[in-house]
Amino acid sequence: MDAELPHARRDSIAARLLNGQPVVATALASEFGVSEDAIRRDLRALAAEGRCRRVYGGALPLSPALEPMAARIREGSDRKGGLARAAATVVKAGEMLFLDSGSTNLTLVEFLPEDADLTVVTNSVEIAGAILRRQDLRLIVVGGLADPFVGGCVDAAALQTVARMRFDHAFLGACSVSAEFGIGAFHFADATFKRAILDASRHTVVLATTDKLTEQAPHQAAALSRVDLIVLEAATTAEQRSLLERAGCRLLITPND
Amino acid sequence: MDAELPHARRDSIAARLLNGQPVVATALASEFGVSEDAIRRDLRALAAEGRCRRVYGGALPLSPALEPMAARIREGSDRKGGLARAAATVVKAGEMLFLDSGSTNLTLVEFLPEDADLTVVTNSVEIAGAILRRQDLRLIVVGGLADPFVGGCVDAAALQTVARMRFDHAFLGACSVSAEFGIGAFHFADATFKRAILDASRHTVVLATTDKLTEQAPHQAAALSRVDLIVLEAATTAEQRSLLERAGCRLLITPND
DNA sequence: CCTATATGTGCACGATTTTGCATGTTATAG
DNA sequence: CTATAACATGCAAAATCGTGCACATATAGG
Repeated sequence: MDAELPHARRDSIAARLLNGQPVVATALASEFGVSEDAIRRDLRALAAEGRCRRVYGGALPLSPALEPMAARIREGSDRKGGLARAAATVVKAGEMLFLDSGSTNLTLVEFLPEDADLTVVTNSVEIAGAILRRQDLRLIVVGGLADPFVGGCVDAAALQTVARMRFDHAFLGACSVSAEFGIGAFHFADATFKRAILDASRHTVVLATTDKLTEQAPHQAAALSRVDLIVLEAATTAEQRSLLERAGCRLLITPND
Repeated sequence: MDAELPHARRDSIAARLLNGQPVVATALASEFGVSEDAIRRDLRALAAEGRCRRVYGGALPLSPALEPMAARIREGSDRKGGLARAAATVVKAGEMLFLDSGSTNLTLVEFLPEDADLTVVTNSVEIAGAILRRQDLRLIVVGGLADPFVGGCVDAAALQTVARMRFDHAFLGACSVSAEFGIGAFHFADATFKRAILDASRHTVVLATTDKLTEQAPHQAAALSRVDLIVLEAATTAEQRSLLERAGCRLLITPND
């Protein structure tokens, strides 16, 4: 890994951080064969670009990817409620739905119409629990080896299971959303699984909190053209919206309350 | 968890607190390999930021969501906790376990040995959630159509899945336990599923609170001879025990504390 | 060819953060 | 009330940081 180009070294460090790995300044210095000063300058630059969090001794990834699902559940469900309420309006009675893992989709459960004879399929353990608590929903659990970071099953077994299903609406969890990169995921297996969901569903909906639009995720799950509808908060800029629309997406803006 | 970075250590502690887990200063010190002074400084800093409540011996989360559960574990005074604590002793490092649905088995999750390289398979949504919260356990979810009464999957798909597995220990949930009728279940599909579990496991353990011995369930899952070990409370009578023993079961009596 | 500029690097210096230990104090259990 | 464990505080050592500066390299233009 002896890169002559300074820029390559910085990219390499950035890639690790994007993957959720913390980095130690001294270790990087010896690994790349440069002084700690050079590494420190890299880390400072990356932090200035908002690509990591500078801490004493090195740097930490700022994306919540490295914190397991359980820790992410409790935060910020207020704003997500608006998104979920708006997204739930696309659901019709008798449909078969898929809810991908993600805290936003967890919020969606309580806004699904009541007694509408819905069948809900999910690979998320947490979401399955929420659905089970609502006794008017039929629940199908997608099993497999559970990924603690994703909070559900995205392995080959799960992929095979959903490949034999056909959803009316799939609510995809997105770690990042952008016009160029499309729907991003923090983990490779998760991205692959999301593609399988896309293939298995007639309509795909993505709930995107505003922070998802600036987030950077290393793996592309799908291009935006594959997504039928993106639900956005009212706090998004007109530029952000037009970019997504030009990428071929219908938008649903949450009414401010 | 080699946290070279001081700030990463603080984040890790903060994540646990956010999860509702209380933390003990001395335990954290040995876990992270630093002196208690460093931990105390971390906890003081977190408390100053309003991210936890400082108490003698450690710190408590502000949100008391999971606190009652954690308190129960410490005291060990809960009846099911005693059963679970005793049952967990049969588990050895590296094993593959099955946890059947049931509130007693849910309690068992907290008592499984830590960092023992365990793989836990379950068909219960609730238990899967508890396992996922423990980051040292590998979780395999048995999927399928979830039965709202059972709280998990006991359909044909689930049955097929476990038929291709081999467990070192299966912890069977029992709706009733008796010498003549064996292990009883309230639902037909659940009883069928339990038999599949029996076929797939080398050792079968049943945790039976005393009320299960007088309960009557309509479906027989299996005869007692198929069960290797029954864990009982100390409050059982000598007659109850001898009846079960004569049916061919090894008994483990919870020590009273 | 020479020079100007930009970029990256390493080193030196003082400032900051973190740590472990010693001190005395306070809380909890019996 | 007493013993023990946990606590806060001060302090010195170590690690890390930020900044200024000198040097090297590359590119572009005169």
